[in-house]
Amino acid sequence: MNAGRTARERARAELSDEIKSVARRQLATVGAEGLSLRAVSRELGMVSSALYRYFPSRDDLLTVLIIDAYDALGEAAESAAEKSGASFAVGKGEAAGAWDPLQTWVAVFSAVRAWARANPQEYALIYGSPVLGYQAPQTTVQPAIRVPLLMVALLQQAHTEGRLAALEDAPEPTGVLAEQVAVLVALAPGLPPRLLLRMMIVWTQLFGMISFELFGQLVGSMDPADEFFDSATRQMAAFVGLS
Amino acid sequence: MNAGRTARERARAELSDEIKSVARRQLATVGAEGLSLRAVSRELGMVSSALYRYFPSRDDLLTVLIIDAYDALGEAAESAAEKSGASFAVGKGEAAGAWDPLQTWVAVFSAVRAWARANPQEYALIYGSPVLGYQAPQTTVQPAIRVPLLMVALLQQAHTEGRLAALEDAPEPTGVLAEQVAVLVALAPGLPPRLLLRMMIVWTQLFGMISFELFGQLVGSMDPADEFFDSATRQMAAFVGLS
DNA sequence: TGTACATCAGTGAACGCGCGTTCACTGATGTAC
DNA sequence: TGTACATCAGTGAACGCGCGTTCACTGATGTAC
Repeated sequence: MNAGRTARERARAELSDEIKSVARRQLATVGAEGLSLRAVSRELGMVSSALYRYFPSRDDLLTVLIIDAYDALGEAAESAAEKSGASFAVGKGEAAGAWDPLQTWVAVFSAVRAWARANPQEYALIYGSPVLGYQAPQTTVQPAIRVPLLMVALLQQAHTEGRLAALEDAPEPTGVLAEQVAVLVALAPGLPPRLLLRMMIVWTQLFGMISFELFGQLVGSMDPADEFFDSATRQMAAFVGLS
Repeated sequence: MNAGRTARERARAELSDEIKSVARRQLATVGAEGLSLRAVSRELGMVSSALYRYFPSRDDLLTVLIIDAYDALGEAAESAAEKSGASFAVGKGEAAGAWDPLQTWVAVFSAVRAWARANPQEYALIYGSPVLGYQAPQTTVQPAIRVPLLMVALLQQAHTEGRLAALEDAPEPTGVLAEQVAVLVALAPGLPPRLLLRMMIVWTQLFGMISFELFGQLVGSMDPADEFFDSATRQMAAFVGLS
Protein backbone atom coordinates (compact mmCIF):
# COMPACT_ATOMS: atom_id res chain seq x y z
CA MET A 1 0.00 0.00 0.00
CA ASN A 2 0.88 3.67 -0.20
CA ALA A 3 2.17 2.78 -3.66
CA GLY A 4 2.87 5.82 -5.77
CA ARG A 5 2.66 8.21 -2.84
CA THR A 6 5.71 10.17 -2.05
CA ALA A 7 6.92 10.62 1.50
CA ARG A 8 5.71 14.18 1.25
CA GLU A 9 2.22 13.06 0.35
CA ARG A 10 2.12 10.57 3.17
CA ALA A 11 3.35 13.10 5.67
CA ARG A 12 0.80 15.59 4.44
CA ALA A 13 -2.07 13.14 4.79
CA GLU A 14 -0.95 12.09 8.25
CA LEU A 15 -0.49 15.58 9.57
CA SER A 16 -3.78 16.59 8.02
CA ASP A 17 -5.47 13.81 9.96
CA GLU A 18 -3.66 14.76 13.09
CA ILE A 19 -4.80 18.35 12.79
CA LYS A 20 -8.37 17.16 12.41
CA SER A 21 -8.17 14.88 15.39
CA VAL A 22 -6.63 17.53 17.62
CA ALA A 23 -9.28 19.97 16.44
CA ARG A 24 -11.97 17.44 17.16
CA ARG A 25 -10.62 16.91 20.66
CA GLN A 26 -10.50 20.64 21.31
CA LEU A 27 -13.98 21.00 19.95
CA ALA A 28 -15.13 18.56 22.61
CA THR A 29 -13.84 20.75 25.40
CA VAL A 30 -14.26 24.21 24.03
CA GLY A 31 -17.14 24.13 21.56
CA ALA A 32 -17.36 25.22 17.98
CA GLU A 33 -17.18 28.93 18.63
CA GLY A 34 -14.16 28.49 20.82
CA LEU A 35 -12.22 26.37 18.39
CA SER A 36 -9.06 28.23 17.50
CA LEU A 37 -6.37 27.52 14.95
CA ARG A 38 -3.75 28.89 17.27
CA ALA A 39 -4.73 26.50 20.04
CA VAL A 40 -4.66 23.57 17.64
CA SER A 41 -1.26 24.53 16.29
CA ARG A 42 0.04 24.99 19.83
CA GLU A 43 -1.02 21.49 20.78
CA LEU A 44 0.70 20.17 17.68
CA GLY A 45 3.89 22.05 18.49
CA MET A 46 3.71 24.00 15.26
CA VAL A 47 3.54 27.64 14.51
CA SER A 48 0.00 28.81 13.82
CA SER A 49 0.69 29.94 10.29
CA ALA A 50 1.72 26.41 9.36
CA LEU A 51 -1.89 25.25 9.52
CA TYR A 52 -2.61 27.38 6.49
CA ARG A 53 -0.72 24.84 4.40
CA TYR A 54 -3.50 22.38 5.30
CA PHE A 55 -6.64 24.43 5.71
CA PRO A 56 -7.04 27.75 3.96
CA SER A 57 -9.03 29.17 6.86
CA ARG A 58 -10.75 28.38 10.12
CA ASP A 59 -14.04 27.95 8.32
CA ASP A 60 -12.58 25.24 6.11
CA LEU A 61 -11.42 23.33 9.14
CA LEU A 62 -14.90 23.67 10.60
CA THR A 63 -16.44 22.39 7.39
CA VAL A 64 -14.28 19.29 7.50
CA LEU A 65 -15.23 18.68 11.12
CA ILE A 66 -18.90 19.05 10.25
CA ILE A 67 -18.66 16.56 7.43
CA ASP A 68 -16.76 14.13 9.61
CA ALA A 69 -19.39 14.45 12.33
CA TYR A 70 -22.25 13.74 9.94
CA ASP A 71 -20.34 10.79 8.57
CA ALA A 72 -19.51 9.39 11.99
CA LEU A 73 -23.15 9.64 12.99
CA GLY A 74 -24.32 8.08 9.72
CA GLU A 75 -21.77 5.33 10.10
CA ALA A 76 -22.94 4.59 13.64
CA ALA A 77 -26.56 4.42 12.53
CA GLU A 78 -25.85 2.26 9.50
CA SER A 79 -23.70 -0.22 11.32
CA ALA A 80 -26.32 -0.53 14.04
CA ALA A 81 -28.81 -1.43 11.33
CA GLU A 82 -26.46 -4.04 9.93
CA LYS A 83 -25.72 -5.55 13.30
CA SER A 84 -29.41 -5.85 13.99
CA GLY A 85 -29.66 -8.11 10.96
CA ALA A 86 -31.09 -5.70 8.43
CA SER A 87 -30.62 -6.91 4.89
CA PHE A 88 -31.05 -3.56 3.17
CA ALA A 89 -27.79 -2.38 4.63
CA VAL A 90 -26.60 0.57 2.62
CA GLY A 91 -23.90 -0.55 0.23
CA LYS A 92 -24.05 -4.18 1.29
CA GLY A 93 -26.41 -6.65 -0.27
CA GLU A 94 -25.63 -10.02 1.27
CA ALA A 95 -26.80 -11.54 4.53
CA ALA A 96 -30.53 -11.37 4.05
CA GLY A 97 -32.47 -13.80 6.22
CA ALA A 98 -34.90 -13.02 8.98
CA TRP A 99 -34.84 -9.54 10.41
CA ASP A 100 -37.16 -7.68 12.65
CA PRO A 101 -37.90 -4.21 11.29
CA LEU A 102 -38.95 -2.87 14.66
CA GLN A 103 -35.79 -4.18 16.25
CA THR A 104 -33.69 -2.51 13.57
CA TRP A 105 -35.67 0.69 14.03
CA VAL A 106 -34.96 0.70 17.74
CA ALA A 107 -31.31 -0.16 17.14
CA VAL A 108 -30.88 2.74 14.73
CA PHE A 109 -32.55 5.27 17.02
CA SER A 110 -30.51 4.10 19.98
CA ALA A 111 -27.32 4.30 17.97
CA VAL A 112 -28.06 7.87 16.97
CA ARG A 113 -28.68 8.83 20.56
CA ALA A 114 -25.63 6.96 21.80
CA TRP A 115 -23.40 8.69 19.30
CA ALA A 116 -24.82 12.06 20.27
CA ARG A 117 -24.25 11.43 23.96
CA ALA A 118 -20.74 10.22 23.34
CA ASN A 119 -19.91 13.22 21.15
CA PRO A 120 -21.99 16.08 22.47
CA GLN A 121 -19.95 18.91 20.99
CA GLU A 122 -19.83 17.28 17.58
CA TYR A 123 -23.56 16.78 17.84
CA ALA A 124 -24.00 20.43 18.77
CA LEU A 125 -21.82 21.36 15.82
CA ILE A 126 -24.22 19.77 13.37
CA TYR A 127 -27.58 19.97 15.12
CA GLY A 128 -27.15 22.94 17.42
CA SER A 129 -27.37 26.60 16.58
CA PRO A 130 -25.47 27.38 13.40
CA VAL A 131 -22.11 29.03 13.95
CA LEU A 132 -22.67 32.66 13.16
CA GLY A 133 -21.12 33.90 9.96
CA TYR A 134 -20.43 30.37 8.87
CA GLN A 135 -22.16 29.20 5.73
CA ALA A 136 -22.23 25.44 5.26
CA PRO A 137 -21.16 24.57 1.72
CA GLN A 138 -23.00 22.05 -0.46
CA THR A 139 -20.44 19.40 0.47
CA THR A 140 -22.17 18.90 3.78
CA VAL A 141 -25.52 17.96 2.32
CA GLN A 142 -24.87 14.38 1.39
CA PRO A 143 -23.38 13.25 4.71
CA ALA A 144 -26.17 15.14 6.46
CA ILE A 145 -28.92 12.99 5.03
CA ARG A 146 -27.49 9.58 5.79
CA VAL A 147 -29.76 9.03 8.78
CA PRO A 148 -33.02 9.96 7.08
CA LEU A 149 -32.01 7.93 4.04
CA LEU A 150 -31.43 4.98 6.30
CA MET A 151 -34.91 5.42 7.74
CA VAL A 152 -36.33 5.49 4.24
CA ALA A 153 -34.46 2.33 3.29
CA LEU A 154 -35.69 0.57 6.40
CA LEU A 155 -39.27 1.52 5.77
CA GLN A 156 -39.08 0.57 2.12
CA GLN A 157 -37.74 -2.87 2.89
CA ALA A 158 -40.40 -3.41 5.54
CA HIS A 159 -43.03 -2.17 3.13
CA THR A 160 -41.84 -4.49 0.37
CA GLU A 161 -42.10 -7.40 2.75
CA GLY A 162 -45.61 -6.36 3.67
CA ARG A 163 -44.70 -5.69 7.25
CA LEU A 164 -46.01 -2.15 7.52
CA ALA A 165 -49.49 -1.34 8.73
CA ALA A 166 -51.64 0.62 6.34
CA LEU A 167 -51.88 3.97 8.16
CA GLU A 168 -55.47 4.37 7.09
CA ASP A 169 -56.05 7.22 9.50
CA ALA A 170 -53.03 9.20 8.32
CA PRO A 171 -53.80 12.21 6.13
CA GLU A 172 -52.58 12.22 2.56
CA PRO A 173 -50.39 15.28 1.89
CA THR A 174 -51.82 17.79 -0.55
CA GLY A 175 -50.67 20.96 -2.27
CA VAL A 176 -47.13 22.18 -1.58
CA LEU A 177 -46.68 19.47 0.99
CA ALA A 178 -47.46 16.79 -1.58
CA GLU A 179 -44.82 18.25 -3.88
CA GLN A 180 -42.23 18.27 -1.13
CA VAL A 181 -43.01 14.71 -0.17
CA ALA A 182 -42.82 13.71 -3.84
CA VAL A 183 -39.07 14.32 -3.69
CA LEU A 184 -38.87 11.60 -1.06
CA VAL A 185 -41.18 9.31 -2.95
CA ALA A 186 -38.74 9.49 -5.84
CA LEU A 187 -36.09 8.05 -3.52
CA ALA A 188 -38.34 5.26 -2.35
CA PRO A 189 -40.74 4.22 -5.09
CA GLY A 190 -43.78 2.46 -3.77
CA LEU A 191 -43.85 4.06 -0.35
CA PRO A 192 -47.10 5.94 0.28
CA PRO A 193 -46.68 9.72 0.64
CA ARG A 194 -48.51 9.81 3.96
CA LEU A 195 -45.97 7.33 5.33
CA LEU A 196 -43.04 9.45 4.18
CA LEU A 197 -44.64 12.53 5.65
CA ARG A 198 -44.91 10.76 8.97
CA MET A 199 -41.32 9.67 8.66
CA MET A 200 -40.26 13.28 8.37
CA ILE A 201 -42.27 14.13 11.46
CA VAL A 202 -40.57 11.32 13.32
CA TRP A 203 -37.21 12.48 12.05
CA THR A 204 -37.74 15.86 13.67
CA GLN A 205 -39.00 14.16 16.81
CA LEU A 206 -35.89 12.03 17.10
CA PHE A 207 -33.47 14.91 16.93
CA GLY A 208 -35.71 17.15 18.97
CA MET A 209 -35.64 14.62 21.75
CA ILE A 210 -31.88 14.18 21.59
CA SER A 211 -31.27 17.93 21.50
CA PHE A 212 -33.53 18.42 24.50
CA GLU A 213 -31.66 15.74 26.39
CA LEU A 214 -28.20 17.05 25.54
CA PHE A 215 -29.05 20.72 25.86
CA GLY A 216 -30.58 20.32 29.29
CA GLN A 217 -34.28 20.81 28.59
CA LEU A 218 -35.25 17.50 30.14
CA VAL A 219 -33.58 18.17 33.48
CA GLY A 220 -36.26 17.99 36.12
CA SER A 221 -38.67 15.95 34.06
CA MET A 222 -37.54 13.13 31.78
CA ASP A 223 -33.98 12.99 32.97
CA PRO A 224 -32.41 10.41 32.76
CA ALA A 225 -33.99 9.94 29.37
CA ASP A 226 -33.33 6.29 28.62
CA GLU A 227 -36.84 5.03 29.16
CA PHE A 228 -38.45 8.10 27.73
CA PHE A 229 -36.35 7.74 24.62
CA ASP A 230 -37.15 4.07 24.29
CA SER A 231 -40.86 4.60 24.68
CA ALA A 232 -40.88 7.48 22.22
CA THR A 233 -38.91 5.42 19.73
CA ARG A 234 -41.43 2.62 19.86
CA GLN A 235 -44.45 4.89 19.75
CA MET A 236 -42.98 6.64 16.74
CA ALA A 237 -42.42 3.24 15.14
CA ALA A 238 -46.09 2.52 15.58
CA PHE A 239 -46.80 5.97 14.18
CA VAL A 240 -45.25 4.92 10.87
CA GLY A 241 -46.89 1.50 10.94
CA LEU A 242 -44.08 -0.57 12.41
CA SER A 243 -44.80 -2.99 15.21
CA MET B 1 -47.16 56.27 38.99
CA ASN B 2 -43.50 55.98 39.83
CA ALA B 3 -44.59 57.00 43.30
CA GLY B 4 -41.92 56.57 45.90
CA ARG B 5 -39.17 56.08 43.34
CA THR B 6 -36.37 58.51 43.32
CA ALA B 7 -35.07 59.98 40.09
CA ARG B 8 -32.01 57.81 40.57
CA GLU B 9 -34.14 54.68 40.77
CA ARG B 10 -36.10 55.62 37.69
CA ALA B 11 -32.97 56.38 35.73
CA ARG B 12 -31.45 53.12 36.83
CA ALA B 13 -34.48 51.10 35.76
CA GLU B 14 -34.65 52.86 32.43
CA LEU B 15 -31.00 52.44 31.60
CA SER B 16 -31.14 48.87 32.72
CA ASP B 17 -33.93 48.26 30.23
CA GLU B 18 -32.05 50.10 27.56
CA ILE B 19 -29.00 47.94 28.08
CA LYS B 20 -31.13 44.85 27.77
CA SER B 21 -32.78 46.03 24.60
CA VAL B 22 -29.50 47.00 22.98
CA ALA B 23 -28.07 43.66 24.01
CA ARG B 24 -31.08 41.91 22.56
CA ARG B 25 -30.68 43.76 19.30
CA GLN B 26 -27.00 42.90 19.12
CA LEU B 27 -27.78 39.31 19.94
CA ALA B 28 -29.98 39.22 16.88
CA THR B 29 -27.13 40.15 14.60
CA VAL B 30 -24.16 38.62 16.29
CA GLY B 31 -25.38 35.60 18.24
CA ALA B 32 -24.97 34.67 21.87
CA GLU B 33 -21.28 33.84 21.68
CA GLY B 34 -20.57 37.11 19.96
CA LEU B 35 -22.45 39.28 22.39
CA SER B 36 -19.98 41.65 23.98
CA LEU B 37 -20.35 44.10 26.82
CA ARG B 38 -17.99 46.50 25.11
CA ALA B 39 -20.08 46.57 21.97
CA VAL B 40 -23.22 47.17 23.98
CA SER B 41 -21.64 49.99 25.93
CA ARG B 42 -20.29 51.49 22.73
CA GLU B 43 -23.76 51.61 21.22
CA LEU B 44 -25.05 53.25 24.38
CA GLY B 45 -22.30 55.84 24.29
CA MET B 46 -20.99 54.76 27.64
CA VAL B 47 -17.70 53.47 28.80
CA SER B 48 -17.63 49.68 29.07
CA SER B 49 -16.91 49.61 32.77
CA ALA B 50 -20.15 51.49 33.42
CA LEU B 51 -22.17 48.40 32.56
CA TYR B 52 -20.82 46.74 35.67
CA ARG B 53 -23.04 49.02 37.72
CA TYR B 54 -25.98 47.18 36.13
CA PHE B 55 -24.80 43.67 35.47
CA PRO B 56 -22.02 42.13 37.51
CA SER B 57 -20.75 40.18 34.53
CA ARG B 58 -21.44 39.15 30.97
CA ASP B 59 -23.00 35.92 32.17
CA ASP B 60 -25.54 37.80 34.24
CA LEU B 61 -26.57 39.82 31.23
CA LEU B 62 -26.94 36.57 29.28
CA THR B 63 -29.06 35.10 32.03
CA VAL B 64 -31.42 38.05 31.91
CA LEU B 65 -31.70 37.76 28.14
CA ILE B 66 -32.45 34.05 28.46
CA ILE B 67 -35.19 34.63 30.97
CA ASP B 68 -36.66 37.40 28.83
CA ALA B 69 -36.63 35.12 25.80
CA TYR B 70 -38.44 32.32 27.61
CA ASP B 71 -40.95 34.80 28.91
CA ALA B 72 -41.53 36.39 25.53
CA LEU B 73 -42.10 32.97 24.01
CA GLY B 74 -44.38 31.92 26.85
CA GLU B 75 -46.28 35.17 26.55
CA ALA B 76 -46.74 34.68 22.81
CA ALA B 77 -48.03 31.15 23.31
CA GLU B 78 -50.37 32.08 26.14
CA SER B 79 -51.86 35.04 24.40
CA ALA B 80 -52.43 32.95 21.29
CA ALA B 81 -54.37 30.51 23.46
CA GLU B 82 -56.45 33.32 24.89
CA LYS B 83 -57.18 34.84 21.52
CA SER B 84 -58.32 31.49 20.25
CA GLY B 85 -61.00 31.53 22.92
CA ALA B 86 -59.48 29.20 25.46
CA SER B 87 -61.06 29.54 28.88
CA PHE B 88 -58.24 28.01 30.90
CA ALA B 89 -56.04 30.97 30.12
CA VAL B 90 -53.25 31.07 32.65
CA GLY B 91 -54.02 33.69 35.26
CA LYS B 92 -57.33 34.66 33.74
CA GLY B 93 -60.55 32.91 34.59
CA GLU B 94 -63.29 34.80 32.77
CA ALA B 95 -64.45 34.49 29.19
CA ALA B 96 -65.38 30.84 29.18
CA GLY B 97 -67.86 29.93 26.48
CA ALA B 98 -67.35 27.71 23.51
CA TRP B 99 -63.82 26.95 22.50
CA ASP B 100 -62.30 24.47 20.14
CA PRO B 101 -59.42 22.63 21.79
CA LEU B 102 -57.89 21.64 18.46
CA GLN B 103 -58.07 25.20 17.23
CA THR B 104 -56.34 26.43 20.36
CA TRP B 105 -53.74 23.70 19.99
CA VAL B 106 -52.97 24.81 16.47
CA ALA B 107 -52.93 28.45 17.52
CA VAL B 108 -50.42 27.76 20.29
CA PHE B 109 -48.10 25.72 18.09
CA SER B 110 -48.22 28.34 15.37
CA ALA B 111 -47.50 31.09 17.84
CA VAL B 112 -44.45 29.26 19.14
CA ARG B 113 -43.14 28.82 15.63
CA ALA B 114 -43.93 32.40 14.66
CA TRP B 115 -42.07 33.75 17.66
CA ALA B 116 -39.09 31.55 16.89
CA ARG B 117 -38.98 32.70 13.29
CA ALA B 118 -39.29 36.32 14.30
CA ASN B 119 -36.56 36.01 16.93
CA PRO B 120 -34.17 33.37 15.66
CA GLN B 121 -31.18 34.34 17.75
CA GLU B 122 -33.23 34.52 20.91
CA TYR B 123 -34.65 31.14 20.02
CA ALA B 124 -31.15 29.79 19.47
CA LEU B 125 -30.14 31.26 22.82
CA ILE B 126 -32.67 29.14 24.67
CA TYR B 127 -33.10 26.08 22.44
CA GLY B 128 -29.79 25.92 20.62
CA SER B 129 -26.51 24.57 21.84
CA PRO B 130 -25.76 25.78 25.34
CA VAL B 131 -23.22 28.58 25.52
CA LEU B 132 -20.03 26.94 26.64
CA GLY B 133 -18.95 27.66 30.17
CA TYR B 134 -22.31 29.21 30.90
CA GLN B 135 -24.37 27.49 33.56
CA ALA B 136 -28.02 28.44 33.57
CA PRO B 137 -29.12 29.30 37.11
CA GLN B 138 -32.34 28.02 38.67
CA THR B 139 -34.04 31.31 37.86
CA THR B 140 -34.46 30.20 34.26
CA VAL B 141 -36.47 27.10 35.08
CA GLN B 142 -39.85 28.62 35.67
CA PRO B 143 -40.01 30.76 32.53
CA ALA B 144 -38.66 27.79 30.59
CA ILE B 145 -41.66 25.61 31.31
CA ARG B 146 -44.41 28.01 30.39
CA VAL B 147 -45.07 26.36 27.03
CA PRO B 148 -45.30 22.80 28.30
CA LEU B 149 -47.43 23.98 31.21
CA LEU B 150 -49.76 25.62 28.73
CA MET B 151 -50.02 22.36 26.84
CA VAL B 152 -50.87 20.57 30.06
CA ALA B 153 -53.55 23.13 30.90
CA LEU B 154 -55.05 22.82 27.46
CA LEU B 155 -55.19 19.06 27.65
CA GLN B 156 -56.60 19.08 31.13
CA GLN B 157 -59.40 21.42 30.18
CA ALA B 158 -60.20 19.35 27.11
CA HIS B 159 -60.09 16.22 29.22
CA THR B 160 -62.41 17.67 31.84
CA GLU B 161 -64.87 18.53 29.12
CA GLY B 162 -64.68 14.99 27.81
CA ARG B 163 -63.24 16.09 24.51
CA LEU B 164 -60.17 13.88 24.45
CA ALA B 165 -60.12 10.48 22.82
CA ALA B 166 -59.20 7.60 25.09
CA LEU B 167 -55.79 6.62 23.64
CA GLU B 168 -56.51 2.99 24.19
CA ASP B 169 -53.58 1.90 22.07
CA ALA B 170 -51.07 4.09 23.92
CA PRO B 171 -48.76 2.24 26.31
CA GLU B 172 -49.00 2.99 30.00
CA PRO B 173 -45.61 4.12 31.36
CA THR B 174 -43.97 1.79 33.85
CA GLY B 175 -40.91 1.81 36.07
CA VAL B 176 -38.73 4.89 36.08
CA LEU B 177 -40.78 6.39 33.31
CA ALA B 178 -43.94 6.10 35.39
CA GLU B 179 -42.21 7.94 38.23
CA GLN B 180 -41.09 10.72 35.93
CA VAL B 181 -44.54 11.08 34.45
CA ALA B 182 -45.98 11.13 37.95
CA VAL B 183 -44.42 14.54 38.46
CA LEU B 184 -46.56 15.80 35.60
CA VAL B 185 -49.64 14.00 36.83
CA ALA B 186 -49.26 15.95 40.05
CA LEU B 187 -49.59 19.15 38.02
CA ALA B 188 -52.64 17.93 36.20
CA PRO B 189 -54.68 15.63 38.38
CA GLY B 190 -56.96 13.38 36.41
CA LEU B 191 -54.92 13.26 33.22
CA PRO B 192 -53.88 9.72 32.33
CA PRO B 193 -50.12 9.09 32.50
CA ARG B 194 -50.00 7.73 28.98
CA LEU B 195 -51.46 10.99 27.73
CA LEU B 196 -48.88 13.04 29.55
CA LEU B 197 -46.14 10.83 28.23
CA ARG B 198 -47.37 11.46 24.72
CA MET B 199 -47.52 15.15 25.45
CA MET B 200 -43.84 15.10 26.33
CA ILE B 201 -43.08 13.32 23.08
CA VAL B 202 -45.02 15.94 21.18
CA TRP B 203 -43.23 18.66 23.08
CA THR B 204 -39.89 17.39 21.81
CA GLN B 205 -41.37 17.04 18.33
CA LEU B 206 -42.53 20.65 18.28
CA PHE B 207 -39.18 22.11 19.17
CA GLY B 208 -37.31 19.58 17.07
CA MET B 209 -39.27 20.69 14.07
CA ILE B 210 -38.72 24.38 14.75
CA SER B 211 -35.02 23.88 15.37
CA PHE B 212 -34.69 21.95 12.14
CA GLU B 213 -36.43 24.71 10.27
CA LEU B 214 -34.40 27.53 11.80
CA PHE B 215 -31.09 25.73 11.77
CA GLY B 216 -31.35 24.77 8.13
CA GLN B 217 -31.95 21.04 8.31
CA LEU B 218 -35.12 21.24 6.25
CA VAL B 219 -33.52 23.02 3.31
CA GLY B 220 -34.00 20.84 0.28
CA SER B 221 -36.89 18.86 1.69
CA MET B 222 -39.63 20.48 3.77
CA ASP B 223 -38.64 24.05 3.12
CA PRO B 224 -40.72 26.24 3.30
CA ALA B 225 -42.11 24.47 6.30
CA ASP B 226 -45.53 26.04 6.71
CA GLU B 227 -47.58 23.12 5.49
CA PHE B 228 -45.29 20.54 7.00
CA PHE B 229 -45.57 22.30 10.33
CA ASP B 230 -49.31 22.53 10.11
CA SER B 231 -49.74 18.88 9.21
CA ALA B 232 -47.37 17.76 11.96
CA THR B 233 -49.20 19.94 14.47
CA ARG B 234 -52.52 18.34 13.62
CA GLN B 235 -51.17 14.81 13.52
CA MET B 236 -49.59 15.36 16.91
CA ALA B 237 -52.91 16.67 18.17
CA ALA B 238 -54.51 13.42 17.09
CA PHE B 239 -51.62 11.61 18.74
CA VAL B 240 -52.73 13.01 22.11
CA GLY B 241 -56.40 12.40 21.40
CA LEU B 242 -57.40 15.84 20.15
CA SER B 243 -59.46 16.15 17.02
C1' DT C 1 -35.43 75.37 54.44
C1' DG C 2 -30.54 74.68 54.62
C1' DT C 3 -26.38 72.36 55.49
C1' DA C 4 -23.17 68.11 56.04
C1' DC C 5 -22.52 63.75 54.81
C1' DA C 6 -23.33 59.36 52.35
C1' DT C 7 -24.54 56.97 48.32
C1' DC C 8 -23.77 55.72 43.88
C1' DA C 9 -23.49 56.38 38.43
C1' DG C 10 -20.28 56.97 35.17
C1' DT C 11 -15.16 57.94 33.72
C1' DG C 12 -10.70 56.80 31.86
C1' DA C 13 -6.77 54.23 32.07
C1' DA C 14 -4.85 49.99 32.51
C1' DC C 15 -4.01 44.70 32.84
C1' DG C 16 -3.54 40.69 30.47
C1' DC C 17 -5.30 37.97 27.28
C1' DG C 18 -6.40 35.67 22.72
C1' DC C 19 -7.52 35.64 17.96
C1' DG C 20 -7.16 34.97 12.30
C1' DT C 21 -4.37 35.93 8.69
C1' DT C 22 -0.29 37.62 5.79
C1' DC C 23 4.32 37.51 4.26
C1' DA C 24 9.17 36.98 3.21
C1' DC C 25 12.24 33.43 4.50
C1' DT C 26 14.91 28.65 4.92
C1' DG C 27 15.67 24.24 4.12
C1' DA C 28 14.20 19.79 3.00
C1' DT C 29 11.91 16.68 -0.48
C1' DG C 30 10.86 15.52 -5.25
C1' DT C 31 11.55 15.61 -10.45
C1' DA C 32 13.67 15.94 -15.07
C1' DC C 33 17.37 15.15 -17.77
C1' DT D 1 23.65 7.51 -11.06
C1' DG D 2 24.32 12.39 -10.45
C1' DT D 3 23.32 17.13 -10.87
C1' DA D 4 20.22 21.45 -11.40
C1' DC D 5 16.05 23.16 -10.60
C1' DA D 6 11.26 23.36 -8.82
C1' DT D 7 8.09 22.44 -5.31
C1' DC D 8 6.41 22.96 -0.98
C1' DA D 9 6.25 22.42 4.50
C1' DG D 10 7.14 24.93 8.26
C1' DT D 11 9.20 29.37 10.61
C1' DG D 12 8.98 33.73 12.97
C1' DA D 13 7.61 38.24 13.06
C1' DA D 14 4.15 41.31 12.44
C1' DC D 15 -0.60 43.64 11.62
C1' DG D 16 -4.69 44.94 13.56
C1' DC D 17 -8.20 43.63 16.12
C1' DG D 18 -11.39 42.72 20.16
C1' DC D 19 -12.44 41.12 24.65
C1' DG D 20 -13.86 40.96 30.16
C1' DT D 21 -12.78 42.93 34.22
C1' DT D 22 -10.55 46.01 37.92
C1' DC D 23 -9.69 50.27 40.13
C1' DA D 24 -9.09 54.90 41.82
C1' DC D 25 -11.45 58.96 40.62
C1' DT D 26 -15.24 62.90 40.08
C1' DG D 27 -19.36 64.80 40.44
C1' DA D 28 -24.16 64.53 40.81
C1' DT D 29 -28.23 62.83 43.52
C1' DG D 30 -30.35 61.61 47.90
C1' DT D 31 -30.88 61.64 53.13
C1' DA D 32 -30.71 63.04 58.03
C1' DC D 33 -30.88 66.49 61.12
